[in-house]
Amino acid sequence: MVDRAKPGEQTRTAPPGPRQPSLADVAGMAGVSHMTVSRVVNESGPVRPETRERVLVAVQKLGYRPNTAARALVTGRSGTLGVVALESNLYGPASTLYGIENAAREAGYGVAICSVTRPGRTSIGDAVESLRRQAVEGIVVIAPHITAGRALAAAPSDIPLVAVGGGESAPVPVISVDQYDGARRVTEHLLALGHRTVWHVAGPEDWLEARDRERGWRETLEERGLRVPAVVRGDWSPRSGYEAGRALVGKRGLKAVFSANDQMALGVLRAFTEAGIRVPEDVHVAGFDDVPEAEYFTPPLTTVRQDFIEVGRRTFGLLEDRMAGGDAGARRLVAAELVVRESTASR
Amino acid sequence: MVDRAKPGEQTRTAPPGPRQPSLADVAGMAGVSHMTVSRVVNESGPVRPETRERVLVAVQKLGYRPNTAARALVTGRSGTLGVVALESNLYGPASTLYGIENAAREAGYGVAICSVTRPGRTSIGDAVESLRRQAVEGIVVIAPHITAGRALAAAPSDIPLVAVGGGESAPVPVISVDQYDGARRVTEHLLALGHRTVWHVAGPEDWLEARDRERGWRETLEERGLRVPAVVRGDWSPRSGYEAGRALVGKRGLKAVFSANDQMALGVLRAFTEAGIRVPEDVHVAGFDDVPEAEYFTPPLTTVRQDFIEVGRRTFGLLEDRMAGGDAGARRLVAAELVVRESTASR
DNA sequence: CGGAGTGATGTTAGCGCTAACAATACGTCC
DNA sequence: GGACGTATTGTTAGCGCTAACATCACTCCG
Repeated sequence: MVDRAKPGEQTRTAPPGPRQPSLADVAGMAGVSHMTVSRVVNESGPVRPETRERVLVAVQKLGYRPNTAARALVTGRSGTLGVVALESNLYGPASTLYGIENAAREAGYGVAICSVTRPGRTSIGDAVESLRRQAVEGIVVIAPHITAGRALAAAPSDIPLVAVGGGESAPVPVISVDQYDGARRVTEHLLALGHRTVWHVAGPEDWLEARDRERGWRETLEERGLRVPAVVRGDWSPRSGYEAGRALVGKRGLKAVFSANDQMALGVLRAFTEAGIRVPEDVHVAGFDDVPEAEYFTPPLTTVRQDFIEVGRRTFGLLEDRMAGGDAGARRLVAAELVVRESTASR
Repeated sequence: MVDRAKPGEQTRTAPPGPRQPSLADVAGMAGVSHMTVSRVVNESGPVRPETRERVLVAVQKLGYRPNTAARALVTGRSGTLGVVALESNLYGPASTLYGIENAAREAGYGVAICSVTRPGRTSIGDAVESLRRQAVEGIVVIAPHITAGRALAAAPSDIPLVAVGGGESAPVPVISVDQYDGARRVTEHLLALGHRTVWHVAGPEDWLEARDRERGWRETLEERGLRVPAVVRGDWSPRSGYEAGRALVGKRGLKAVFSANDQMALGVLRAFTEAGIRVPEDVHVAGFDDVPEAEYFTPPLTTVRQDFIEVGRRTFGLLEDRMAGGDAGARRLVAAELVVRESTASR
């Protein structure tokens, strides 16, 4: 579909007003040609110091601001990146967005966002299209959902695009925290406390991160020849964690629980408290994400910390590579860090 | 300062490649003039149905996408709004951002963001300037901080700008949730449970929302001629709430606590638990925000819900008004809703 | 001392699009 | 039947900027 030029819809009675000063205006005031001004402004090409000074004074006096549209038109570069963000307050995605924005701004790029309520092939496709209409030079898809991977398979190949948090199978370069390794570490930590096995409250099956975390947990158990209990599945929300917790209450040999995120762990803690199960005395519980609240849960939660600023930085770096024509190819993993707190205090 | 055209910094070896199709290309294929294509694409001006059809086929076949830079250059409108966001995972600001983005996208606008690590006069000024360089048509400042108000006083007047969550004193139109009223409702709710007074864990003094909430609490007590205990001040974080909770433990007549946000309430709950104070049996606790986790705290937290989607919608509406030259002027308040849960269950 | 550099500046030609006006073909109306 | 409105299409002129080339005035060196 093609843009219908919707904004404003002609409703606006354009106040003609004195338009923004242009290169020509500055040039006039400084008594030079517009090209000289352009050279000063862009630091491209030699300009005599005193000329430069005169130009800068005029720029200042007029409050000149380069017209990005004109510049973009002639250079073919908009200086803007697009980010497809999942509309959620989930700690990870939101933090990642800021990480990317920071890195981009430092490099002089602007960032346009387009949020997606529910991840899905079409919604992500629409978001990408919407960003393209804004003439972004490259796109980052924060795509922790499995359908995102499918959407990316159909992604246009004529614009640099990278994903963050996507699965390995994604047909585009991906940066993500090493979920698998993080899950292994928590599981190993719990096992090291002497338990026969670890129960798992998994995230939604269609989230790649949920899969990776589950796989890390499962394989750690399997390698040791331990029993792998059936997972209880939630949807990341505290509520679902609460329900999972209730489902776990009374399971035979319930000694250690690894929840795929901190919010669900909170629900689990709540369910256990209601059932009279004490943490860490009776059962050990660990989460994943290290949300700021985790340290203040009852009890403080053992979890896995992810460095989203680093993720953002690397994601931007990767996109920059691609925009420059390079192809870094491989999946890049950012290490996860185990944070041990009272919820897994040894007894 | 003037843009230095940083992006890419000439590093890129521009692959000349076949450039995007233009109006002229479509016109050529459809056998009409470029203006006719423009009319079809923008639905401006009459076009014979069969001509339109031919044009649309060509558009489709060529994958034509209007060049926004060219359009912006000639119309003087970029179709983009800017949002200055506080780089934090605080529930409110993050939710507001999505609310605005949604409303803007529905109206056909793109959204550029610029995050600010610490609110301050210069940082917000820089962010605004950075957005202006991206040629946004209007700016929303998510400015819950008091310095934001000051920064806005110095804001340029030649671009439509509105704030969300700012104080009444801000020199620009402001949309915000009625913090004052919300705080009154919680306080009244706590008093209705039969307490002589309510203690308050306040937010940072330099946050406008913290002030409004504190004022709502204070005036409710004063009006009833009740004792107004000294506030314990936190910084929104669970940690500070925890410390506030420890400071409250042992206060004489401690029966009801109103925390200025849910995260601090979590810390308070934690401190009380450690001190053997039971909630709600011994003390009633309420928060503010209704973060998704609040329902699963131990115990579930009574709090105040804010409709951020509505805030976003109204904020965008207000900005749209201003961009159209209208001036709605007055401060617009969005109502807050009391959500009663177990942490204030009557005994 | 003249031609080749080099530094500093100017001139020209678009980038792709829309606003404004021009041109043409029809009917309609008196 | 000719003036006139309306529907449809085309032509022209930039928007503000940068790339590419042109123009000078010097300096340098054989």
